[in-house]
Amino acid sequence: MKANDQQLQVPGLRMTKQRKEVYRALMENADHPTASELYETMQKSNDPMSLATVYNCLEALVEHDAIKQVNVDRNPTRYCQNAAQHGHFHDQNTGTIHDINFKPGTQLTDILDLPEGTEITDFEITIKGRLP
Amino acid sequence: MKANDQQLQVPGLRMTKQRKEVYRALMENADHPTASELYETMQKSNDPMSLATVYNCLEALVEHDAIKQVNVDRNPTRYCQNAAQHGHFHDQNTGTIHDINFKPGTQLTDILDLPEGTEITDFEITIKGRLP
DNA sequence: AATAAACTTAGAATTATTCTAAAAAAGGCT
DNA sequence: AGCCTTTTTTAGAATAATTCTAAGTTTATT
Repeated sequence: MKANDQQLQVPGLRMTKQRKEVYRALMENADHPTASELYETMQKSNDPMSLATVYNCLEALVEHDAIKQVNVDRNPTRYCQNAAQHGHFHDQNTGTIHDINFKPGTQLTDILDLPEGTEITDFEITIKGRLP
Repeated sequence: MKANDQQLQVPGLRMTKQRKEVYRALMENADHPTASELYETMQKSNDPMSLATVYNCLEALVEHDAIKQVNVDRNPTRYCQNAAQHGHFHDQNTGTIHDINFKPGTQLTDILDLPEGTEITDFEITIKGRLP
């Protein structure tokens, strides 16, 4: 294992060469790339891989909670290096997507009227708007 | 205008026969149907319409804030008769989608850390989980 | 009624994603 | 190391929701 591969580990997931490459590429690209954009990045690297593999790797990483998917409307799925709980802001001026964090100590159930005891396994919050 | 068409009006939108039909069908179907499901419903009615028209009508209705779109992952877009601000709960036991209301007096910015003065034009909240 | 604008339509086109089946790689075992 | 099993990668085909196109129809306007 290479020295700087230590941060590229994901518990419970075998880190193949391709998965590491995809993971690293996403970690180096904060602007929520699509699978195709990551595929383009891979093509420019030393060992290009197929688009199917990019999809497979991303799926495995999402499945193991190492990264997140971002779906805005019907646009191609984007991928997010931030595995922590957060939402997304789609800036309609620039078309870019930013992470939005929760205010400290707050949670979804503070504002949403869910039945007592509901088990939340996942959520997605996307806000469209314009920054001041 | 037929007597019971009064509630099928949408400000600023010309209500053609097809748009009314689609709107009515959605109002009578609370479980967030897809465009294809609505198309199936239309086929069984007196005056069937094309799938393209179902899409066109839904788009016009969404555009005029009469209905809402619901996107869960990459699944086919579903449509929601509830035009008010709300979120969606995707029950992983049943596969069904329910509306979730905000707790009275609360709003997104209570929990999300958005820059002061951000203008929110739209949002989508989807929660996956299991009911107790 | 004539003209222009908006809407509907069938079918083709698009495209992100998934599937398939075969080859390659990785891990375990002796 | 060599053999066997499982997992992963791959190229290309297949899928399917949605959008587009261009022609026909309806509605509004003059």
